[in-house]
Amino acid sequence: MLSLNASLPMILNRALDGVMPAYRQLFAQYDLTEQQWRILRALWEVEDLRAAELAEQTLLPKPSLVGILDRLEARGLVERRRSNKDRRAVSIASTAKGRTLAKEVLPQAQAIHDFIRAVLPEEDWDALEHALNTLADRMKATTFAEIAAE
Amino acid sequence: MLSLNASLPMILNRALDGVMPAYRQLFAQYDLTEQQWRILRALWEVEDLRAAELAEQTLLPKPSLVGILDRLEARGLVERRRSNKDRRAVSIASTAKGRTLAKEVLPQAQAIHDFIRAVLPEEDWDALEHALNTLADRMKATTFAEIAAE
DNA sequence: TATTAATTATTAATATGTTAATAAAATTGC
DNA sequence: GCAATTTTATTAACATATTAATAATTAATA
Repeated sequence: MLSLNASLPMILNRALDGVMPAYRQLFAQYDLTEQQWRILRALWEVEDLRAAELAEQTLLPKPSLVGILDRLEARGLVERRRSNKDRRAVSIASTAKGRTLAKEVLPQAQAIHDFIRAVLPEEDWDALEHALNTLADRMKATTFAEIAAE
Repeated sequence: MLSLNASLPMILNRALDGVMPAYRQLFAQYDLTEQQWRILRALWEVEDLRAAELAEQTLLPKPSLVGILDRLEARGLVERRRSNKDRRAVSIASTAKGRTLAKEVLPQAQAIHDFIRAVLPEEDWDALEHALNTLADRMKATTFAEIAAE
């Protein structure tokens, strides 16, 4: 029978547990959480994004986005503007201060990324990326009901 | 330059986002969260585990463990006992009720696992597992300071 | 066009993650 | 054998995740 630590979620979480501390130590130096960084990073070179787009690109749940943006806005790192064409929508943009911060953090995040990439040969990364992406795609189109019905 | 969605954390999180909903739908039918299930699963065929061991096997942070165990204990699914040899330590065991529940959920979790495994060929899984495990191992022995010093 | 349905962001309630601090018990070194 | 250190679990404070519900607005349709 399947053992707990061999399940895919556990394998993925173990990998994240291995990798994230390095990033967190970097972000902590700038009083940023991982999620806050994702948002700054996503707004790095785009004019602005609507909340739904931002949630999708950062993989952050929309309800979480609200509080995270509140805190970033309070620090003057991002700006929320009500859209005029669709007054339900909110567009989020980085401030100059936010871009300055991103500019400082980016190369260090890149350094961590490069370090990680060097741990495995290129072809391993290609295989891993391909496997995980196709997996995510297939699963997105699948529900538990379909699995149970097999 | 590195794009946000190509970073390893994002790739891993996307994969998790693809896979977890299927599991969550199953667990929700039994009023269990993912983390609560991990604990029941870990105690499925062991007599008991100390809190530190349980945290390690489930990948749950020790502070989170406290509340999760509180709720499981309140439902009569697990039991906390103070160790006599070391009165600091607490040993956690599944109750009969907990094992009955695990017995019912396990085959369905296994079905999801099997479904996922079928999405990719065996050799892809071997490669993926190998890559992620060695990566986690290497990173566990690495700190941000060492990376930044390069 | 008035009504209904769908969409967008938000709020609410509860559970968990992250980091630092603490209390109690056990170990260690002197 | 005692003071200092270490270990084990827990608490505290804050940030985020998950799911369901809601308010405001827009789109659809009869």
